Amino acid sequence: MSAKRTIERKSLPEVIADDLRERILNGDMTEGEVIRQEALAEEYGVSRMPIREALKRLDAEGLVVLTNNRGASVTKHSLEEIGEIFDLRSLIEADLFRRSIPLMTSLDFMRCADILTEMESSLDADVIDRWGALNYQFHSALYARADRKLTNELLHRIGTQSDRYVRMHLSLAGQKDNAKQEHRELLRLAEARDVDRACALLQKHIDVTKQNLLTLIADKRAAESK
Amino acid sequence: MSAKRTIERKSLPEVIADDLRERILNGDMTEGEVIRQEALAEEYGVSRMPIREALKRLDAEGLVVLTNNRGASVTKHSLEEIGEIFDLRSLIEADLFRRSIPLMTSLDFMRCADILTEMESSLDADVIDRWGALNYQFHSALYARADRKLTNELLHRIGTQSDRYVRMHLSLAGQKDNAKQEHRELLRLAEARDVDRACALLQKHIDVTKQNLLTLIADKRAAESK
DNA sequence: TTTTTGGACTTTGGATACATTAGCCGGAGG
DNA sequence: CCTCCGGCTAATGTATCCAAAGTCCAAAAA
Repeated sequence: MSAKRTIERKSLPEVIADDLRERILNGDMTEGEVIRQEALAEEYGVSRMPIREALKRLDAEGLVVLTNNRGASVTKHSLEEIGEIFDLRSLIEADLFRRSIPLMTSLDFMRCADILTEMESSLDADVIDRWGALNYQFHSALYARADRKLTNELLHRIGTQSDRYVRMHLSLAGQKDNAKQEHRELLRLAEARDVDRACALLQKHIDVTKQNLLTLIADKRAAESK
Repeated sequence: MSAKRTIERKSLPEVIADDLRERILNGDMTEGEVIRQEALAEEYGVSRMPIREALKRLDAEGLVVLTNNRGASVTKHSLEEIGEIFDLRSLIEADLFRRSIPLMTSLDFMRCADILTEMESSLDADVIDRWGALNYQFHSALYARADRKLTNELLHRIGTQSDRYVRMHLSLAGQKDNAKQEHRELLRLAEARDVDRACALLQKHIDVTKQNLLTLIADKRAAESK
């Protein structure tokens, strides 16, 4: 056995939490929707206990909120809170980027470029799921050299939150080409070791996304409440 | 009933988690110590299930780590990770402070001053627990006007982590007088609306704490491994 | 004497059954 | 007719029990 062959090392609650997370991120479960443990238990063909554990996990991640004797519901963020999520991303990502840039090697830059290339092709093909994963990979690659385990975990959690809203409107956004150019420019600035400009652009990049999304979500919510 | 009188509104796992958290923060449970569910269950006089839930909570908070079929143990951070925790605090607190200062009112400043006064007296009396709580209150009061719910929650979680290490060495630190003066100065700069200097001082304040603690913890660990 | 394997014991994970609590609906009283 | 109290119901929270996984030790073989 050359490779590790880690066969199904995940526990039941973990698997269920992963599946539920995907369902929430994809929008299969809408904001504010109440979750009935029993229903889910039957759906997955397990008892309520793994479900509870899975929900607890998602609660810790902030994807569902878990009230005392009233069960769980999918979290619904206010517009202010959504804005906050993106501001946090901006703050943390810029910090990571700043620490990472001076330590990046030409190998890192190549890796980033490869991801970008693949992103662009998957963008043309309109494969959004793939694009999202690659986008995450690209940003991770940019911050890899900062070598900050805890900060990256934190960012991952916040990123999961923001993904919910990014995915909701990714198809509509129409800022794809814009993002493409910005990503290339980001990489170029990093390669030039222009830390300040690179971070500024990164923050602008996130802020623009935030503004676009906030408008879209505000419209959507206004329409929903008739 | 004029006041709220929320009697025992907490669920069992919540109470247990709170108690365990305190025990970990106080150092009653040492780093890396394995936790046996059954033992705790008997200790609290409940079944293992609420314990499991409590542990899961603490796992989400990062105070214990929960391996698949091997149970829980108190998390032990590397020196690098401890440094990271303080850097994160610095980053986030400065951001909150920056947003908060322009919005603070004279009432806020008075409230902060009151807390400081109480802190100083409890410091003289060497009541560390009280001092810790007040210290948290003071910082919270400084950031209150930023009105950032999610960010504050995040900071609270990170603060819980850093508290573990701050408490470990609070009695030894000997930088109490230093902290006292810095806190006053922090408040003065905020009142003068000198955002940049205030944030710079705040970051320096946190960074100094970090450096002191890292040295102390490094020494302690070196001594422990004989 | 050392290493490896098998089995017993310990500990956690999951299911079922029971207690508890909140939310709701109906009836009685003002 | 409205309000408030009380019981009913459905959902969560807790306990006990059983199964599975992991660890440790001892015995046997090299």
